[in-house]
Amino acid sequence: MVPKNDLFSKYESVLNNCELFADLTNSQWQDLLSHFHEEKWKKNTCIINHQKFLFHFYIITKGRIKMYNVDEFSEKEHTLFLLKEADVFDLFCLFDGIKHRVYYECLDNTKVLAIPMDRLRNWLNKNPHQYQHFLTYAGKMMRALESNVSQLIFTNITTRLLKLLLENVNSQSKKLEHINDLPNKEIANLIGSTRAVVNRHLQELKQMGSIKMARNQLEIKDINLLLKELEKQNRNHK
Amino acid sequence: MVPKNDLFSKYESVLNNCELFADLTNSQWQDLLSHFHEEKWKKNTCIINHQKFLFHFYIITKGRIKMYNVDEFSEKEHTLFLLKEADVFDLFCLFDGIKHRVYYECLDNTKVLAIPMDRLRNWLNKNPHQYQHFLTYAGKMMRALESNVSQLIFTNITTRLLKLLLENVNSQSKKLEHINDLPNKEIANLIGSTRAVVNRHLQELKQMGSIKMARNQLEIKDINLLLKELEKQNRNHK
DNA sequence: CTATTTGTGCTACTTAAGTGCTTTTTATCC
DNA sequence: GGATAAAAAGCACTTAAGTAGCACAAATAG
Repeated sequence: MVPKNDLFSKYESVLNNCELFADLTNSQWQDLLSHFHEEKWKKNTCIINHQKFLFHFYIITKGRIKMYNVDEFSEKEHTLFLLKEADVFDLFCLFDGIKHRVYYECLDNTKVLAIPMDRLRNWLNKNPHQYQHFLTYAGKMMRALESNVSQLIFTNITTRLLKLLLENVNSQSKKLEHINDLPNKEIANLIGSTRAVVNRHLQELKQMGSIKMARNQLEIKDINLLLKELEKQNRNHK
Repeated sequence: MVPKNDLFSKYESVLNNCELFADLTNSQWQDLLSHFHEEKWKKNTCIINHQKFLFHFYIITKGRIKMYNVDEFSEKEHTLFLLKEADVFDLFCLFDGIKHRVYYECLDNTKVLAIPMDRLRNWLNKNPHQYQHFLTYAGKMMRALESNVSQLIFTNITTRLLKLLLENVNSQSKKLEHINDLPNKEIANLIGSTRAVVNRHLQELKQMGSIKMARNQLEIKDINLLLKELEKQNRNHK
C-alpha cells in the first residue's frame, strides 16, 4: 500500500487533468489528498443505492464508470455520463446534499480516490477561493446537459450517433476511443435508442465505408465520410 | 422613480421567494440591492445576442420570460425554462462567464432587477458564505435538466404533456397556472413537439372531459382523470 | 470440450409522431 | 359592422423509430 501522502506523486499526471481542481499548487494538493483514500473496483461492479455512496466523493484515476438512469416503468437504461480518468462524481450530491437517484457501473477495472462528502465541504469552506472553480464546473455541466436536451429534441438517431462517434475520435491518433469496445447496446444507451436501431444505422455507415465493426469493436475508417454524412443529415432536417 | 435603497421594501415579498438568495438578512438584501437597478420590458420583447445581456444578471419581479433555443438547421424552437417572478437569469453565464447562446422573450409586460455580472461576482467574493447557496441552486438546476433528459428519452408526448399540465396546477386553487393562456404552439415548444401533435393529444383529453380549451385558454376540469390517464400511459409503456 | 451466454445481422411488422393543407372559429382593428 | 389576421381543428399521408423474432458467431464458464 502506498502511504497516503504519496497519492499526489502517484497520480500527479491524472490529477493535473482534473478540471474541478484546476490551479491547485502541489502543497494544496498534498493537503487535500490527505483526506482521501484509494479504492479499487473490479470490472462490472455495480453500485446501486449503496448508502456509502451518498457520503463519498470520488476522483477516477483509472478505468471507465458509466453513470446511468433506469426508467421505473419500462426498465430501459440511459447512460447520462461515461466517466473516465480525471472525472469526478457525484457533483449533484456534493452540491445540494440530496440523494441522487442514479446508478453506476464499472466498465473496466477501476481505481478511484475517495473522500467523505462532508470533509470535502469542510475543505471548500476553508478554501473559499476554490468555490469559484466549482461554480465554473457546474456551469460547464449545465451546458452539457442543456446541449443534450437540445440534441434529443432537434436531431434524429443518425445525427446523434454520428456526433457520438465524432466526439470520441482522438484528435491526434484519429482513432475512436472510450466507446470503441462497447457493444451496440451500450452505444444505444448513450444516445437514448435501442440496440436494433443503432445496429441498423451502423450497418449503413459500414456499407459506405466510413467505419469498420466487429464484436465489441468499432473503428473509424474515414472520418471525412462521417463529417459529410453529418452535414447531409443537417441539411435534410432543414 | 423609486430610490434605489427602497427596492427591497418594494419587492420584499418577491425577493423572499428567491431561492438563490435564501437566508439573506434584510440588511444584506439592502447591501446587495444597492448594486441593482430596475428595468421594465414590454410584452413580446425579444432579447437576442444583445451584448448587454451577457454582462447583466436579472431577477424577475413581474411577468414571464421564456428562455429558449433555436435549432440552426430546422429553425425549430424549444423552450428550456419558463421563468417567472422570483426566478433569475442567466446562471450559466454567471457561473462560467462564457456567452450563453440562448434566446429570451417576454410573454408578459415584465419587470426585472438588473446588476452587472462582475458586481455580483464581487459581492459573492466578499460574502463567500453565499457560495454555498449558489452551489445548492446549481445542483437543483442540474437535476432539473437531468430529469428533462430522462423524460425525453423514456416517455412519449402524451406523458410529457400530462406531466406538464399536472406540474402547473396550483396546489391550493387546483387551477392551471403559468401555461394556461399559451397557444398550442408554445405548449408544444415546452415539451419538444409540434403544434399539430399537441393539439391532437389535447383533443383526446378534452373528449374524455379532463380539460376545457378555448383560444389561448386551457383549463383543468378533472385532475383525477388526468392522473388516471398518466398512470395508464406509464403502464402501457411498460 | 461442450454448454451457455452474449453480441451481431437481418427481416418483417407496428406505431407514434411529424408534415402539409384546408376549414372553421375567434379576436381585433379600422 | 365587416375585413383581416391569428389560432385552433381536422384529415390524409409519410416516415423514422421501435418491436419481435431468429439465425449465427464469438466468447466464456464449467
